[in-house]
Amino acid sequence: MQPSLTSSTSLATSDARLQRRVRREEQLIEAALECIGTLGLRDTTVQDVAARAEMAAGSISQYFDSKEHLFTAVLRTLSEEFEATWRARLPAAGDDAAIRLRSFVDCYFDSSICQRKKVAVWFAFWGEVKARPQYRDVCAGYDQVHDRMLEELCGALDPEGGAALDARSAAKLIASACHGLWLELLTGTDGLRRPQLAVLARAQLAALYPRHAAQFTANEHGV
Amino acid sequence: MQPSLTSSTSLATSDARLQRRVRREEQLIEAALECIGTLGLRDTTVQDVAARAEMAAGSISQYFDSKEHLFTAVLRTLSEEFEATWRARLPAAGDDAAIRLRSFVDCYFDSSICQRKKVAVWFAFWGEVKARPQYRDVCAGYDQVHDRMLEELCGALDPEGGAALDARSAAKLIASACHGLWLELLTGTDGLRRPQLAVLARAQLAALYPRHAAQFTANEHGV
Amino acid sequence: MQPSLTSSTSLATSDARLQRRVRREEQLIEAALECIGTLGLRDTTVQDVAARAEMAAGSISQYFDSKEHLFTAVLRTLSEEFEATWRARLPAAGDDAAIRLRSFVDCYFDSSICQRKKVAVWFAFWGEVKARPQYRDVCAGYDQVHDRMLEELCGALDPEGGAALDARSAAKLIASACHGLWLELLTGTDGLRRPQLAVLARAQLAALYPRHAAQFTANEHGV
Amino acid sequence: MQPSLTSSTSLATSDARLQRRVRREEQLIEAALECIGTLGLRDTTVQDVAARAEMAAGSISQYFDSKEHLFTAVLRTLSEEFEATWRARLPAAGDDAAIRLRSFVDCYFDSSICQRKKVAVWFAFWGEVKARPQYRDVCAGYDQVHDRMLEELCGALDPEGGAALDARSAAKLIASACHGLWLELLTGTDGLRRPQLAVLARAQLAALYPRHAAQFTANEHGV
DNA sequence: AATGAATGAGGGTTCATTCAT
DNA sequence: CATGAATGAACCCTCATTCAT
Repeated sequence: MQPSLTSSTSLATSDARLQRRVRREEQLIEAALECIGTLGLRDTTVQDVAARAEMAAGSISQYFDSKEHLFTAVLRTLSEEFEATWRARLPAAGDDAAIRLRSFVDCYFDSSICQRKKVAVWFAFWGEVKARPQYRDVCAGYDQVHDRMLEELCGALDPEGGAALDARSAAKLIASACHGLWLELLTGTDGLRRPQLAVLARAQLAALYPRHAAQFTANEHGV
Repeated sequence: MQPSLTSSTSLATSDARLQRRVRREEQLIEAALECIGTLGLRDTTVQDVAARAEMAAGSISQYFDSKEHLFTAVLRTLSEEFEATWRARLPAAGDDAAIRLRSFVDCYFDSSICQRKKVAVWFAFWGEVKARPQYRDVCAGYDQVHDRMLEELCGALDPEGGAALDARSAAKLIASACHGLWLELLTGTDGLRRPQLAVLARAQLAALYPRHAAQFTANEHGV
Repeated sequence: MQPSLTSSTSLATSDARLQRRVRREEQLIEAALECIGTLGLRDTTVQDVAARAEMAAGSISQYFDSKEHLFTAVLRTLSEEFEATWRARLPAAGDDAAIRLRSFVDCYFDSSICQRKKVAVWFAFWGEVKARPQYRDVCAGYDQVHDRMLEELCGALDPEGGAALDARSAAKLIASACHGLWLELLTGTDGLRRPQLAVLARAQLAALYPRHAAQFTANEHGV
Repeated sequence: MQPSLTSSTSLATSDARLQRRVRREEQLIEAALECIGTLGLRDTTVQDVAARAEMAAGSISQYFDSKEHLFTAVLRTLSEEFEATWRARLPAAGDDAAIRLRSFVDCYFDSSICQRKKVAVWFAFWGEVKARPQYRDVCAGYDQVHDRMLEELCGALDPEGGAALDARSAAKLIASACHGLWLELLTGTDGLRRPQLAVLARAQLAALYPRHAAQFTANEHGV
């Protein structure tokens, strides 16, 4: 609107600069995600990332101080994306507790989440989490919120008819099964892909909550 | 005049050498396992491994050609150890199909298998499996045998009363849950340790096979 | 409004960079030449070269990809220098065929060419040429031009009075004698140095072309 | 003759041992020659040599103290072989001075001497002679004898009719031409092989001594 | 005497980071 | 602010030598 001011108004300038900065940071994070997913954490160099982001290698230090900081930013972005996904889905799931749980679990197998490359990145970080506790620190908060929500969703269901587990255990088993199913994308040789994994995840719910089985396996919403 | 002696001498020599070689290879594999479990795949150097094995760095190239070959040997050793564990356990499990399945699953949480360090190594390899397909190749055979056995064990049970899954799906869900539960050792913040994970794994079995629940959760044999 | 300026700025920048690059490459080549001439091809390390060039060791990989590529660049530089020398000399030699030939041969014993260190580098490469054909590939083009020119110069002379050789044979003998005389600088123990070698080379011309002997041995221009 | 004594008589024993030792040393020298001729000095490892000699790597240290000592032994062997060749040839050359000189020069192009691989070894050593003076030390004695003999042979001829060089210069030119002609085997691209090189070398003699040209180029004895 | 397993110093190369432009 | 040239530490690997067998 006032292009003439842009160069002189510090507020407008800093705003534009901030936006540019954010955009470039996102470019780098996205590029790093691609590289890690393709080359692995070990073989991803700053040159690789910069090349894919079509930026200079030095920019990584400029924006993230170090390669390691960029990597944690990637992990944070992944965590945020997952959380944003289920936060966005739950309201649309309505009031039925079973449907809500199913919606939550379906997020693991959403086409935006459950990609071989992205899953590879998750496992790349998990594979280093013992050696680099900072990766765990990044996830801890997200995990806690995730677990609490999953537990709450489980608590709203009727556990009778099967193993009759407490909500906490059920939640842990569900999350574990989902993570384990992701692994199929990386190591599996029997061709299990996203849709089949989703079916299995829903079966997990049905096994834990047989009384709600019908709602879990109904295919009204797809994955 | 005693050719049998002469030849046995030379044989004994080569035998001793072979044994020594095998012993030293094992030392290196063991040391590498420790290093990977502690430092991660990225930060494990040949110097680290050699130092822990109290050998010279050059020995790694001598025995395994390259660091990468040593790493795949580590993965192979892990895979073999796990297979050996369940192969050893099953015969002692008797004829009851449920007890057999429980014994199989318990292997995941055996004290020799389910160590934080060892699980970290598993995930370290899984985290690189997309970038380095050789890791997958190493596991493929073991995985196949594992999956077939688990499926067979599931097929011997009565699936009714819960989700009534086919053996293949149930097997996949069980394995996934176990892998996912391992992840708790690496990222979990709520103090789940080996015994609790085993309980959850048995609960998984109970959920899938409610008719056999009593046998899964009976604690007669411990983990 | 002055696009020519804008583009010239960017051009100037890239020009400066290119010039800097060329200058640094030359530094490395020069340093490598010194090292090879002193330490030999076997014992010249990238550290040696970098130290002499007052640069970092990594720069060698940066500019030449590998030590071996730097070495071939050294050989190419040597070849170019020699060719440039005789190309510069011939025009000044006038029209007399004998004087022209003498000028050409004198290049072998020019003070800028016929240095013990430089000759050592030539022989270092020749000594590896069977094991590393790339060294031969580097020289092949220069050699061909050299041989053709020498043959042409010989062809312009009167071969009668001595062995009456065809131009091709004479050219080959002349070049061989020059190369062989260089070897004196490396292995000779009887103190033959550059000026004496030049005299011998001229004697070679006189022997092959006795009719022009006077012009070969006249010392009007020195060496 | 007295096999029973062999084991007890120290003299006989040491004799057999010495012979064995000499034989094995020769094996190593021969193998080293082959390796240097094929791989070059830089890339010839003790493993390579030992493998070709079908001996253990440690034997090189045992017999020659170090790889470098083995290499100098190779050079000494080469030098000795060449000297032995012309020493054997001269007596058969008769009394004619020109024939004697021709015989001497022909040695350079004898089929046992003028092999591409062997010439490559010569140049490999010459290429390192500045960096490793011990190579020069090895040759010095042989060179001196060679030069003296060549000079003597030249001195017996009539230099008139061409360049009329003194014997010393002529000798130096002849040796240089021969060495330079050898280089053709390594770098030449115009297919000059041993026979053609010999013809050129004889032409060199004819050029220096036109009065004896007929005897140099007569092909009665072949090369 | 002969072997070849073991060593470890030293090599070339890679790459995260810095900083002048 | 963005670049990428320059650095040099650290990596893996090679290989001459040693020495127990």
